[in-house]
Amino acid sequence: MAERRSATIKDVAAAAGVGIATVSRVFSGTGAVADATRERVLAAARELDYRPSALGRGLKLRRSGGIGLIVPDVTDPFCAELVAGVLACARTLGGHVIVDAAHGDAEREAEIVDRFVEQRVDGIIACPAGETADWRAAARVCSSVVFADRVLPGLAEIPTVLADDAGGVRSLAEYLVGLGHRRIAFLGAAAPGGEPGVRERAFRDTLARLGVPAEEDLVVAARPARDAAYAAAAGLLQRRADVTAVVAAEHLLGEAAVLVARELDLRVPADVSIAMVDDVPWAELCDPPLTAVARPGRDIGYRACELLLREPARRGRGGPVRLPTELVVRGSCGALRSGRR
Amino acid sequence: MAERRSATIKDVAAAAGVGIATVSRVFSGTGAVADATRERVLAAARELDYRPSALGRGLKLRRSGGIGLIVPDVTDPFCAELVAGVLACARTLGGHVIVDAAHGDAEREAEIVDRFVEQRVDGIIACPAGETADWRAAARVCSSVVFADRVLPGLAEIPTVLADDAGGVRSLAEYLVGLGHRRIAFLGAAAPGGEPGVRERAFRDTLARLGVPAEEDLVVAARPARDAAYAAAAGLLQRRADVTAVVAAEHLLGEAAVLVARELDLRVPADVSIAMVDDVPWAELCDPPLTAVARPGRDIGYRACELLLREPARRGRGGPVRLPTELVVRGSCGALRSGRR
DNA sequence: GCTCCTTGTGGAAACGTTTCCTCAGTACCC
DNA sequence: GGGTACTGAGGAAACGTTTCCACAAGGAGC
Repeated sequence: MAERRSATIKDVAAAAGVGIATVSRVFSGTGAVADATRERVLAAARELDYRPSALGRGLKLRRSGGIGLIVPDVTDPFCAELVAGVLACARTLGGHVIVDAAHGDAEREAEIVDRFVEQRVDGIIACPAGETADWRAAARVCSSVVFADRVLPGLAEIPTVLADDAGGVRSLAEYLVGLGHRRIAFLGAAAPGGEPGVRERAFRDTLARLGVPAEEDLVVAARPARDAAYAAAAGLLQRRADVTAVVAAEHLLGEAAVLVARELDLRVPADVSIAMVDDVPWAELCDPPLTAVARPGRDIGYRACELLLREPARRGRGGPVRLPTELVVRGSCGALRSGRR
Repeated sequence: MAERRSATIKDVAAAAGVGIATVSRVFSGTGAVADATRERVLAAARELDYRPSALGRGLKLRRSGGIGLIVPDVTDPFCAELVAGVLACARTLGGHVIVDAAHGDAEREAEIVDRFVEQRVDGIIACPAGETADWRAAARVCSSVVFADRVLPGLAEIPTVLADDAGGVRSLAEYLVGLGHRRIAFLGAAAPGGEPGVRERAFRDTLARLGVPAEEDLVVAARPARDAAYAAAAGLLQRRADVTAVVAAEHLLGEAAVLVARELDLRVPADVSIAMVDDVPWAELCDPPLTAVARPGRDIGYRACELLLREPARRGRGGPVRLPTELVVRGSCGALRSGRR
């Protein structure tokens, strides 16, 4: 059979009795083609089961029509939302998405960027792990780059879409102080993830502004891993049995806080109030349901993709795009009754 | 500057004073090149910041070196695990992964498959939503197809990697019966997801085998959506206040069962035991922690990718690959004390 | 009836690789 | 010393598109 290799534009042209230029025009939608001719071409194409090759087109156009997406971990609920947002936007704009996970490893991230550049992606969206990758070169050479959810100190010129983490933590702190809490602990992330220290800084600032004395002892940092988070939470709650509320800077830390509280037989919120950043699905399933700050992962992804593909002009002007967070109050934080504990 | 467009193999050849064939050999690792020449080429390439174009290579080789992955929803924890598995395997094998979500829509899935074929992916991994897409053609024309987590009735010849769902449900049912439960409800999925009805069938079979009378009334099906799941669970638990245990066929249904039980002030497990398929993260955070059947999402993805890229010969022989599940016993199921409720 | 557009079409040159030949040079073996 | 084999290297032909250019046909305007 001639079906061995798939049909090319040449086969279609021959079958339809036209030139390949005409077939190309029919499929790429450019230029004028007489209706009768178009029909003939389409019929021939259908007959031969012709699929235009993105490789051929890509070579000629010097771009693949796809975008590269780098997240720390696709199984993280927030990242997954972000990916979903990118997919949704790419879909409406007709591009495909190559996804890879860097797992916080800047080295690995650099490799992924290299690969994307080789693939001649139209652009890269990344939650950057570090500055190992040559972001500037990537942005210059063959594609543009948009950062999502994280900034890199030295790369302010790269357009960025963020959640308003500071605002989220602020609302959390205000909420807890409003409930009467004074000894509020902060479980923060040690790694240079997020705007470096932005959540911790927002926490300290808010407390200071509200006249709550800061205790260095109540702010602890943990590597973003389950065991480290658990250790940090356990250490904190055992060392300072007098804390009445805990703010977790991300869901792993929130999880750790919940588990540790359970382990220590602390009732939530009677003995200790717990709240966290990132409104992951289990926050609602928890008992009591966990108060959390919802960060718009999907919107961040969508917006980043839009920025990349649709608005190359407006990119990066006026600093990072900052999307609002929302405090979702559930049952894990209670008013402080005096004399407890 | 000549830096306008990125350097090509020709530029490198000229700069190194060799032919393009030699440069190609250096970068593709094929053929013999004298060490001195290789060094010269690499130096020139570094100088020019040359990146081989995957488009050029792809065109020549007629394959892109990437694989396409279609999941129902990247934000679903199980799917996310599966994606992570595929990424991990693709990484070791040096391929990239184009991901898209079909959201259970066979039409949309067919579009995605079309796009993948245009991209000339080396293969497609899909959790198929339906038979709209021309899987056979996709498998034939330019790439191979592997199904993951789901089978399609009419397409037994497509290699498939599944979790042993039947075994999982069986162990769940046996466990509950072993605890003394007799009126066990089954919350199943109505959509044609999964091996059609395989979980429900396993449930019925196991009960029958253990001599527990089946009550038609206790087996309900819900569309895989939060509201439908909740409605089904609520309907069931209100209608039949005498059920002592609920098996949820997937995590959305488990979530619904937990929430409904909480709403109805049923204590878990004192009043009703709950267990589900899919050991999602919140199962452990729930109070009490939920007993669940862990399905190896990551392994399924990894294995599917391996099957696709590494073992084209062994593919599809001997029926679907079936990976074992594991019953994770936590605190949500209790022994039946006679005379309750 | 001539020019001047407009519309539809085809030829051919890229685009950046890989790879099949070909070929020069050198080493080796009788 | 002549043949043989081998190594290293280059030329050139694909691979499947897009698009520039040329060109033919036909209608409008003078």
